[in-house]
Amino acid sequence: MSQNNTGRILEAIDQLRRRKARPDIQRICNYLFRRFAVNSVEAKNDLQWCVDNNVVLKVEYKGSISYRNAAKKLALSNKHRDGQSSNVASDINKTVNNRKFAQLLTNAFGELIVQEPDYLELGIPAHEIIGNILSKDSVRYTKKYISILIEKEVEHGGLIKMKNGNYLMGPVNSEDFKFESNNWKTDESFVNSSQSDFNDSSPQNDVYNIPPQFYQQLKQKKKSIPHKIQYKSHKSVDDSMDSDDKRIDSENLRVGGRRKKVKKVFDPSDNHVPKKRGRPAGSLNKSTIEKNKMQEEFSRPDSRTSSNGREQGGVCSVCHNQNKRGPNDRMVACRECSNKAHFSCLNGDDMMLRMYPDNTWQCPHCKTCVVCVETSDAGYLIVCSVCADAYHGSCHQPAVTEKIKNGQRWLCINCQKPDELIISDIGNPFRRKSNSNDDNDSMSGSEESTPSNYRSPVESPSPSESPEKSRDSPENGSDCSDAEDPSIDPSIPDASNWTYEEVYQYFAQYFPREAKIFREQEIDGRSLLLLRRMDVLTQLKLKLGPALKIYRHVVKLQVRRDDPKLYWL
DNA sequence: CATTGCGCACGTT
DNA sequence: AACGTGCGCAATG
Repeated sequence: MSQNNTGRILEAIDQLRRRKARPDIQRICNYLFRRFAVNSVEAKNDLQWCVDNNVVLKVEYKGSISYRNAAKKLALSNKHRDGQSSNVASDINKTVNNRKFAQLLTNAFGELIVQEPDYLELGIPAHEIIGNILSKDSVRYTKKYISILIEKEVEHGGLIKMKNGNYLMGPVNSEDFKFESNNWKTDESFVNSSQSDFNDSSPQNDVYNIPPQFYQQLKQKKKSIPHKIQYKSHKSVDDSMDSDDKRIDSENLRVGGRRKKVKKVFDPSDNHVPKKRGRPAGSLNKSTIEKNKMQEEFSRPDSRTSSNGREQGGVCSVCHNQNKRGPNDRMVACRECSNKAHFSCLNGDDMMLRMYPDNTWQCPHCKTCVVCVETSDAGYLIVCSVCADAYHGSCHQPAVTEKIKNGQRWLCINCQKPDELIISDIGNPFRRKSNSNDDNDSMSGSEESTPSNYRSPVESPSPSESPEKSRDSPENGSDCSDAEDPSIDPSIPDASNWTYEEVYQYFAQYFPREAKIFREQEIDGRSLLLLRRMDVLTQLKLKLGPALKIYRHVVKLQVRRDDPKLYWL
C-alpha cells in the first residue's frame, strides 16, 4: 500500500508549488526519487493512489495536468463556502493530518513558551502559533488553514481560547500525540511519554500540556531571556502573515539540500525597480504544452522493477507488497528498525537499497555514514556498490567531490583497487573495478557517459582475498593507462576458465537480480564464451532490457573488447 | 549539469 | 480585487 509515500508526495507537491514549479507527474517523481529513492513506477502508482483517495487532486490547469494538495484545497474551499468537506475519502488523510497537526501544535506551544514564558499566563497569540507551525511545515499548511484548524481545536477542547484572544492548550488527548508513522521518515516530533518530567509542580501544568523537553527548557530558562520573537516584524498582529510566510519559509524550512540566497524580504513598495525577468507575455508557449502532453501518459511499466504498488499488504518497504516475488524470495529486516523488504527488492540499482556483504540491510532511513554515523538527514549519502557502506561525500577520505547519483556505481576507498593490480596479477573477475564500464550498464536510464577514470588515484591495495588463480595474466600491460592496446582491453577479464559461480559473481555485480540465471543454468566461462545473442535474449528467460545489457557484457567478455559495434549489430 | 528562487502574466474565486 | 498558478529565466551548487 502506499501511505508510506503519501506524505512524501504531498511534500513534493508543496515543495514544487513553493518553488513555483508546476507539480506535474514528472517533477513529483523526480522529487521522490531524489529525496527518498522512490522509483518512478512506485511513485506514479502511489500518486495514483493518492489521487484515487483524494489525498491529492489531479487537475488540469492552463492546458496541462497538475497535482494539488487536497488538504490545502479543502481548507480553501471551506473558507469560502462554509460547506462540509465534499469528499468522504479525504477522511483518511484528515485523521492523519489532524494528528500531525496536533503534534505541531503542541510543539509550537512548547517552543513558544520556552521563548516567552509570559505566554504561560497570557496565552499565545494566534499569529505566533501560526508562524511557528509554518516554520515547521509550510508545505502542508497555510496561515488560513492553520487558523481553521486552531478554531477546530478550540471546539474540540484541545485548545482554550482566552478572553484576550490568545490560546492555551487544553487537556491532552494522548491519541493525538502519538508518534506518527514508524516509517522511514523520522519526524523530529516528540513522544509524549515521560509525563513525570513535567508533572512536577508547575501550576500551569494541567493547562499547558507542553512536551517534556520544553518544560525542562522552560524551567532552566525561567524568564531570563528577553523576548525575541523571530518572525515579528509587522505592525499589526494580524495581517502581514503573507510576507512573513516567505521569510519564515526561507529561514527555517529546508527540505532539499540547498539554500543560499540571502533572502530579501519582499517589499511591494519597491515596485519601481522592475528588473524584468521571466517570460515576457502570454503565459503559455505551445512547445511546452506539447512537451507536457507527451510526457503525460502514465507509467509504462518499468522493466527492471516489477513493483506494482497496487497490491495489498504493505509489508515490503520498497514495493509495498506482501507477497513474495518468487520461490526464492524472502523478507529482509532492517537491522535498526522494523522495516522489511523483499530480498528481491534489494540490491538493485538503488544503492540505498543495497545489502551488506554479511546479508544484513539497513533501510534508507537508518543507513548511516560510516564515518560520522549520521544518517542521510545530515547530507546525501553515497553508497559503495561493493561493501554497501555509506559515506557523506565530505566524510569519505578522500572527499568525494563529484556528484555520485544514487544508482551510479561507486567504490569506497576500501573497495577501490588500483587497476594495475587487478588486471595484471589478480585477474579476479568479480572484484574487478567497476570504474571502467558499468555505469552505462547498471544504471537503467542514464545514457552513456561518466568518463572512466582508469587508474584510480588510490593507494590502498587491500590485497584480494580471492583464491589465487594464475590462469590468465593478460600480457600485463604494466601501464594500465588504457585501451591503446590493439585488440584486447586489459580491463576486461578473461572468462574462459571461470566456473559458473565466477560467472555468476561477475554478473551479479552488475545485475544482482538477473545474475542468478547463470548459476541456475550453470553457465561457466567456456559456455559463456559460446553464448550467442539469441541465447541471451531468449534462453535465459530474462526480460529484454536486462538481457540486452547482459548480452553486451557477454560480448565484451567474449572478445575482450568494448566495442559497441559488436553488440548493436 | 540539476536544482532552486522568483517576477510577473495570467487563471480562479 | 485578491489570491493561486506556473513559465521561463536567473542564480546557485
